[in-house]
Amino acid sequence: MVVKDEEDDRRVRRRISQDQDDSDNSESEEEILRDQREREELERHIRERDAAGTRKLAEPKLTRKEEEEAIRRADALEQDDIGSLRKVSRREYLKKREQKKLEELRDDLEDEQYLFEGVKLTEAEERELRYKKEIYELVKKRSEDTGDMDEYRIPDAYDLEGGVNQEKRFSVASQRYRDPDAAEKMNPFAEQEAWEEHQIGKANLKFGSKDRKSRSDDYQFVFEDQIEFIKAAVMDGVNVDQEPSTDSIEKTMAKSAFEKLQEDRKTLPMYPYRDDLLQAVNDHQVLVIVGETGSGKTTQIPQYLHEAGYSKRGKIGCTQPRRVAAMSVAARVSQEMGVKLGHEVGYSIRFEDCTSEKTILKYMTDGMLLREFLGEPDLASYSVIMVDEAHERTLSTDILFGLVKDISRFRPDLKLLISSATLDAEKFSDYFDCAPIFKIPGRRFPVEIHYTKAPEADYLDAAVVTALQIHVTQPPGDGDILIFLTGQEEIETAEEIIKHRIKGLGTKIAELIICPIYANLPTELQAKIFEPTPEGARKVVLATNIAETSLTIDGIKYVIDPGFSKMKSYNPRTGMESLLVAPISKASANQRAGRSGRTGPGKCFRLYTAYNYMNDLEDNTVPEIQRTNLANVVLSLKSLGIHDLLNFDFMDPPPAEALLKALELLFALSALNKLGELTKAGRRMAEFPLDPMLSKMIVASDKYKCSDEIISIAAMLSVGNSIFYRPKDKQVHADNARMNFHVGNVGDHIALLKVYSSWRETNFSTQWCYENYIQVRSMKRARDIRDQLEGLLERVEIELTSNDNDYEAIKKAITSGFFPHSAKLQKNGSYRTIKHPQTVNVHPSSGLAQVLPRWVVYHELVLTTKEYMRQVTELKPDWLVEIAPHYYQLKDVEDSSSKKMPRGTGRAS
DNA sequence: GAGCACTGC
Repeated sequence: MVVKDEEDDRRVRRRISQDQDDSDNSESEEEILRDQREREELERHIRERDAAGTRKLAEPKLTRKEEEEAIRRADALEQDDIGSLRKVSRREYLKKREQKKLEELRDDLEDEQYLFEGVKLTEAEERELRYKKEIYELVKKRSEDTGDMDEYRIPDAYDLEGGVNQEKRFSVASQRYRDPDAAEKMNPFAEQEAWEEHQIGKANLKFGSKDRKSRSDDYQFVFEDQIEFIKAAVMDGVNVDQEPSTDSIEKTMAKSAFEKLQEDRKTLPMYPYRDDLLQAVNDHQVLVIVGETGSGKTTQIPQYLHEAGYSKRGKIGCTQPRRVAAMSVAARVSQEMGVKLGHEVGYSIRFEDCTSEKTILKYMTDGMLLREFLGEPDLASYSVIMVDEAHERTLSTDILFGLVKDISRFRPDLKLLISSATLDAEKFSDYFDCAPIFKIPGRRFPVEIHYTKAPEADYLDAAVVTALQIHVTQPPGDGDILIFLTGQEEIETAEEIIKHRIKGLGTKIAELIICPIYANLPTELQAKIFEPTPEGARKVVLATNIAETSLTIDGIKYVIDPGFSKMKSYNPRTGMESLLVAPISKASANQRAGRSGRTGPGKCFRLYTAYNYMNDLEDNTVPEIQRTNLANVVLSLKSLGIHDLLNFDFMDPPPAEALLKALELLFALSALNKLGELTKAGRRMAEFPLDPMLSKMIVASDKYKCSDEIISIAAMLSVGNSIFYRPKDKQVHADNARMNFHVGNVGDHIALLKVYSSWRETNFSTQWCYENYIQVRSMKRARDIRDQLEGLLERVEIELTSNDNDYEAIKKAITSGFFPHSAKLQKNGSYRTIKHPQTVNVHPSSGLAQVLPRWVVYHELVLTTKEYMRQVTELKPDWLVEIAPHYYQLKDVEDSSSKKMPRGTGRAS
């Protein structure tokens, strides 16, 4: 057992049962059977859980009285539910669901009635329509009946009872921000009506402002195919005139910077609700906070709680999904509080812990809090945890939900705030045992939404045409354009098309600056988008999803949204991840639209119809936890002492198959024993912030005396696929540079090691990276990760040993982690995976793509045009039996044909 | 001979 700290370890063990002996590579048939029994047991659990789930739903947790009170409140609040408390009962939730169902039916029906209007129907069609009408009437009647049971309707009196400052509330309510979702709830047919209106030609709004018509006429010949849009909705702005007024500037000039900051705090939309919020936190352990961007919730709420004395009992922690957010918010709050960053207010992110003994307000990334759980399973040093941006549903937030919900049961003094930006809050509330919802208004400018009249077949071309339409018809300098595209390739193509088209226009139009932006773009080229637009010119930003949440660009007035993005999905059966272009969700479409209304009123052009938006887009993006490989999640949870994963309280449980696949893998890596308990090796692996296979590779490197090389490889692999830079115009050079590292067909893993060591030899030279078409940013990241891993080696008592010429030892260590990823060459040049047979190919970017060894081990599978193995290294088949005798039998690795395979031939044509 | 959205530990 590795003991890093006796005291610490005992505490961890309170919730973690005694380790069992390592299963130690000796799986017999009996164990396989047991494994199978275990799996059957797990499957039975799922069935039982599902059954239990429905039972649970049928029994409301509230008493009758509480429920009535809740419904009464909810009704009263429908008038105005901002800044007040709302208890959502399960029953109300179900009622809403029914209402929604009813609306769907009505939609459907109206749709058909409209489509068939004036058309002679066949008998069958008529019958169908009649049938649908009957169903609709039935459901409607049922819902009305139950509605009558709720006899309470006390709309006005409640506010007075609540003792809320009416004047304050009214002023905000009168100009409150109406979320698109909210607007939809109020009038679920708004979009549909717009669509219908357009169909009958009532609202035929051509793009372009009327007063500039003559000007746009001049250029009309340029575009053969103009795209017509209809204006269908407006996302209202709110509080836009609440900016600090100019008359106070003189006053504030005289004050110190600190006092000015205090003044600013009071102008935030959040401020009027300070006392209500504190009261609510006092009364309830868990609170769901709904606040739009710009309300100041992230910076203010932790300060309010500190001022109210919660920090006396322990730290106030606030999690963010992104590193920069955690840093910048902490910096802002430390200014507002007039303390030095890192003292009372600090942040904690990977590679950077800017906190001290004194820290009471701690901002951190959600993954960091997850790591803290490992050392402090009850979060004893915290009095408040605020999970911010919960609606983003990152993998880490989803796991945090389960964990904080769990500890809140035996730590009644721990306050929990879940903050989200959407009206999806009811789901959060429902999950946290009907926690009250607290709403705070935001501050945003209105955004006009335009839809196309008809679906666009070629959205890339449509996006370019729209952008040029905007550019020539609107005065330059009134705002920049942002186009959302799916990836690097598409962005490059769009750039070419735009350049080509504006070339034909010469000097007739104002200058158009094209700014591509995606995560893999070298930093120095990224900086271009933040430069202010010169006078008389206009920027058009071509961005991936990165512009949706991760970075904000000032001055954007027009957003063009084709409605697609790339999404990762995971197939638990084959263990294959793929990146597919898929339609975005409504939530994401609204997020994109909102990007145009940050500095002034904006416009959003959606390259799909209102009808598409309504009927074809999902409400929310599928949470990451349901479409990813869970091996790492399972290992973390196991090391937190959570054994019963299938019954773990996930907000949206991942597919059971994915959990089983993860358990299976961890068992194969001997991180778990046959009882599903964490082994010593598993405990060590959990210390590393890496995929379990990489962790296993490191743990195994101890045996092969090459931990120094292995952590370099692990670091390089975990920065991902952004190491080699390959611009479109210099592909040949880039490829040549890359092949230099593959001399001797050493395989991709060793090539990565060579890249890292060469860079280290040049004393981490940036120049060297440019010469070799390598991304400096990725290399620096690899260095950071490597440093962290080196520190962790000590913690799990693995000696740092170097063995840099013994490639066989290094390859064996790699195989120890990646033996489940082995494949054998077929006659036709493709490969077949050994354990779960499946046809795969060497990725053409691999150094071994021309060589094709008979046996390989690969880092990952990706599905693009074919199933490709990325990062491939040659392997000797007997290693598999030597290293993983519990996984491979001799018969698996025996050559079925004794004939020599021709090398380098027969690649798939 | 092919293309890799975005985070995070």
